[in-house]
Amino acid sequence: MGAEQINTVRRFNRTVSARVGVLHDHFLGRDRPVGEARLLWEVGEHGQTVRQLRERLGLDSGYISRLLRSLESDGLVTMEPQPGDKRVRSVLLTDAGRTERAVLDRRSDELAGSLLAPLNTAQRARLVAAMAEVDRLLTAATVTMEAVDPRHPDAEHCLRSYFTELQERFETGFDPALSLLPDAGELRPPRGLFLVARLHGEPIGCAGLKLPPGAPAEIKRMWVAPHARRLGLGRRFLTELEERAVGHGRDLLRLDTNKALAPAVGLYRSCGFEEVPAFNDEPYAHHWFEKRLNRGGEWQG
Amino acid sequence: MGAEQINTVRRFNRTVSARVGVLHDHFLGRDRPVGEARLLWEVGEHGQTVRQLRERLGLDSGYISRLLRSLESDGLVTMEPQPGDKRVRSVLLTDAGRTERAVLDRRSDELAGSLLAPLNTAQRARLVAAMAEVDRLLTAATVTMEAVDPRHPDAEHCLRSYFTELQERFETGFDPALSLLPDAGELRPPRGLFLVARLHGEPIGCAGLKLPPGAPAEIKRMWVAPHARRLGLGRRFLTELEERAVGHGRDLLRLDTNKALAPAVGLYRSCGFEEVPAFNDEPYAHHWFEKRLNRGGEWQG
DNA sequence: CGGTTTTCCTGACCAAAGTCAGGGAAATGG
DNA sequence: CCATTTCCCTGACTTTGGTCAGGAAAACCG
Repeated sequence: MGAEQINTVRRFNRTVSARVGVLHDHFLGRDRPVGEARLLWEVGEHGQTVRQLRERLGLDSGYISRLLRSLESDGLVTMEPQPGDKRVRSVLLTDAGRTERAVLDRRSDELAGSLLAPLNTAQRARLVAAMAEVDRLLTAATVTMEAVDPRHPDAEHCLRSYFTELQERFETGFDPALSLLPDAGELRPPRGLFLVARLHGEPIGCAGLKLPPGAPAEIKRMWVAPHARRLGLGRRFLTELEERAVGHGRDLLRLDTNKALAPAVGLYRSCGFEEVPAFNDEPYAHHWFEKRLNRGGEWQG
Repeated sequence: MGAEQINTVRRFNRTVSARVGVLHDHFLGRDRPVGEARLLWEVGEHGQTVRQLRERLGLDSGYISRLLRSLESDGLVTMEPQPGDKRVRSVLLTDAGRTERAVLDRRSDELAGSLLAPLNTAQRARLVAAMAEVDRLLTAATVTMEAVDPRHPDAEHCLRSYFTELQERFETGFDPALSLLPDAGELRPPRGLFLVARLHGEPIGCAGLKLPPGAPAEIKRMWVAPHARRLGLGRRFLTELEERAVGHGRDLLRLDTNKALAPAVGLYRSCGFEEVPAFNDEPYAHHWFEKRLNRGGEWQG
C-alpha cells in the first residue's frame, strides 16, 4: 500500500476521531458514565450473558461486574443465573432500562443528524454513500480467518448452515449421504485444514482444503453467511487457501460446484480458475474447476 | 434527511468508533496517557502557544498546564515566554520530544496499515477513496459561519486575503481606491452584515451583505481560502445570505463579479442567479446577477 | 499612573476508568 | 467423588481525566 493511501487513512482517522468519536461518547454519556451507557447499550433487547458483554467490550471482569451492579441498583437491568449453567449469569433490561436505552438510541440519531445538518442535499447523499462504503469495507477488514478443527463448535455451526442452504438451493434438494463428503479427518492436519471466518467472534463462513498425498489440493465446503456476503470473503478464502496449498508444496488446486451456486461459479472464474472436465463422480456437481499455482497467491493484493 | 440516511450514519459511527476510535487511542497512548500523547502531537514541529493548544484540544487551562509540566519534567518539551508578550508561553519540542513524536507518527502509520492490511488491492483503493470523501465532507460539516463585525481581526484577515487574491487574478490588477467598496458601516447592522466561516477556529472565508433601505440586498466580498475550496462553502454562504435577506424582508438579491472569477460565476448561475444588465458602475465588474427570493432559502437542502 | 483584563499557573478536589489478587459456587473430568 | 477449572463477584488500590477558585505577572486602556 502506498504512502498516499496511508496518509489518506490517517487524515480520515484524525477527522473522524475528533468529529465522531468524541461526540459519540459525550452524546452517549450525558447523564451517566460512558462505561455504563455503553454497557446498557450492549445488553440490548434480548439480554446477554456477562461473558458476552466482557468479550464484546473488552473489559476486566471485576470492572464489568461493578458496572452491572450499578445499573442493577438503578433498576435498569436484572441479573439471573442461566438455567443450564448456574455459574453463568444473564443480564436483562428492565422496562426502565429499555426506556433509558431508547434515550441513548435517540441521542445516537441526534448525533447522526448533527453530522449531516450543515450539509446540503447533494452533499448529504454523497457523505452517506461514502460512509456506507467505509462501513462495509472496515467490517470486511475486521473479519478474521483461522484454521480450526472441523469438530470445533464454530466449524460445525457453519457446516450445518451450509448443508441447510444447499438443501434449499439445489433443485433436487441435498442429501449428505449421496455426496462425496470428506470426513473430518480429511480436513484436519496433516491431511487437510479447515478455515473459519469470524466477525466480532461470531462464525460467519468456512472453507475446507483437502491435501491428499500425491493428488491435487481440493477446496471443499466453502460457505459465507448471507448477512456477510458482498464483503469479498469468498475471494479472501480462495487467496488464503491458495497460499496454504502452495505452502504445502502443491501446484494445482481443484474444486467442484453446483450450477445453483451461480455467484460462486462467477467468483471461481474471476479468481483465475478454469473449467475442466469432471475429475470425480460427485453427483451434485455440474462444474469442475482447477487453477495452476506456480506463482499463485499473487494474482491480487 | 431520511431515516435510512440516519441509520447509515449510525452504523458508520458505531463501526468507526470501535475500529478506529478505540484503536487510535490505544495505539497512541501505549506508554503514556492519551492526554499527554495528544498534547505532544499537537505541539508539533514548530511549537505552539499554550493558548493555541488549549483551544485546539478544548481542555481546561489548569489541566493543560499540568500536562505540559509533566511533559517538561520528562524532558520532551521546553517552555519559554514569547518575546512580544511575556504572559504568553510558547511550547517547543526538545530532541527527545521530537523522537517521541516520531514514534507516535509511526504508530499512526501502523494503525492505518492495519486497517488496510486484510483487504485486497481493489478493496483498498475503494476504502481509501471513500475515506477521503468522508473526510472532505465531515470537514465541510465542521465549518461554522458566524456574523461578526467587519473590523474583527478574522474578518480583516479574510478581507486582506481577498484583496490580495483579486490583485493577482484580475488582468488589470485591483486597486481598492477605484472600486465601489462598501465601508464597514454598510456591512454591519443595521445596514448590513458580515459572515466569517471558520474551521477549527481559523477564519477560512467571508461574505458580506448590504441591506440598503429601499433598495435590493446585495452580496459583497465573498471569498473562500484556497485550501478550503471544493467544500461547498460558496453555496453555503449564498444560502445563508439568502435566508438572512429574506429574514430582513427582502425579495431580491443582487451581486456583481469579475470575469476572472469563473468558478464564482458558475456558482451563481447554478444557485439560481440570473444575469442582468449592469445595475451599478463598478469598474471591476463584468457580470451582474440577481435572484428573486419569494420563497427563497428552500431551493436546496 | 491605576484599574482592568489577559494569560498562565497552582492547589484542592472529584469521578470515572481500570487493575489485581483472591474467593465462593457451580461445573467438569478423570 | 475429589481435584481442577470456570465463572462471577468483592474489596482494595492506582491512574487518568477533568473541574474550580484563586492568584501572580504582564499587558492594556483611559
